[in-house]
Amino acid sequence: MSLAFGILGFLNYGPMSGYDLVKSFESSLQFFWHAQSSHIYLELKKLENKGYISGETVIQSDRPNKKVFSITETGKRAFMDWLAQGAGEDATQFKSAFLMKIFFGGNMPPDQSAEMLRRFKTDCEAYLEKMDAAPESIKYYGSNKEIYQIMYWQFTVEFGHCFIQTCIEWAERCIQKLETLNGQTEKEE
Amino acid sequence: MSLAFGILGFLNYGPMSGYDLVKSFESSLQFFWHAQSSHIYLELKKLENKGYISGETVIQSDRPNKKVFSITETGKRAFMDWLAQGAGEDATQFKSAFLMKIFFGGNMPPDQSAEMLRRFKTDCEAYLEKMDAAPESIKYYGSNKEIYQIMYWQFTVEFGHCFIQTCIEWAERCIQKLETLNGQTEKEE
DNA sequence: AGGCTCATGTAACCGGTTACATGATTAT
DNA sequence: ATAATCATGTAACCGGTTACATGAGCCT
Repeated sequence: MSLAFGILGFLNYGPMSGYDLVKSFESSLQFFWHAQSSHIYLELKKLENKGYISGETVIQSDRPNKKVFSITETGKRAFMDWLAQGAGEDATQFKSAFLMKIFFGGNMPPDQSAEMLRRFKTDCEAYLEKMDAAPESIKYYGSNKEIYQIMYWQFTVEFGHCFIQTCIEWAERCIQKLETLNGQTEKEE
Repeated sequence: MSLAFGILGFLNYGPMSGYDLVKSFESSLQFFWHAQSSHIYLELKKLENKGYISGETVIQSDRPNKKVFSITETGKRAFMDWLAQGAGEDATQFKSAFLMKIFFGGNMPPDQSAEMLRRFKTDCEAYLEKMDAAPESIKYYGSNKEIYQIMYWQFTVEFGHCFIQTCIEWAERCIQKLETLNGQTEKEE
């Protein structure tokens, strides 16, 4: 459902092709809403059928032809309604198969779970670096946008930052606890 | 996919009925893997067909009859394999429709997005309180488990705590920025 | 009689993923 | 030639949600 509104949100800034949308998702929304290109094209068709967007084929000589979509009045209303609904209860809950593995961590040897946490930590650090490259794309998109528009993008970037930072610190604490525990059992043996 | 392993994980502690599993999910895993009872029963049937678990009907006089499931050797191996695979790349990424709304926050009036963030904050606070009630259930489950088993549960509880705390602090900063911005534009008018 | 907990499902749907398929144009 | 970017899709599948349905036994 949300992908549809993500698309509407981008098209609300201006007309775009499916390819443009794929790129837009990759460079920004991707951090908290990863979208497959196939899914985007599928959703575009659905949105067009609903009358939320309208597509127009643009013939290009230097590149393959493309279909540029624009948001309709109906689409705008649907998007605004979605925004006005506010954050549901689902905002606080998040799913994580990783945490489920940690939850059942007692079933594997401590060094195995510690290794998992170490890998998680390095993944987080890599993710942080990847995210720090994002401000560039935000600048690009933001060049001709209102300041307060950019502010919201920064909010989400900041969220990502804090979240990953929290993950790293938590992982460090867990690893340390596991290591001290491991040291103790080694002494006992 | 993960629900199946969640069930296997619980059954690895000991035999349980579908109803028991529903309750187990509700009191612990629910924080990062919410499961519908209908889905659990569906998954139980699939797991039984796969030979990962085996069910036995238990006739009860004081209550309705139930079907108690036990994990099989094949099931244990599948569960252990899953654990051994470690945390995939997906561990770092998480989806949030809420953050998508924030991302498109520039399309609504600042007081509307501020309101959304305020609501998010109070939801987080309510969530924290709800989570602080969880240690009770963990104690119950943990009474006859190894200490290091309980430690992993605490890891996940701690993660939830940190995560929500980070959310609250982030929301506060966002709200403040929006409020000062609102104050400025009011002065300009 | 009415409400609660215990207990187990079915059916329809849908959002999203995976894998696959195609082809134009540009740059090297 | 061939790799890269631009560009757009289809088909099968699946994990999960929503809504609905049922019924036993206990407590008040």
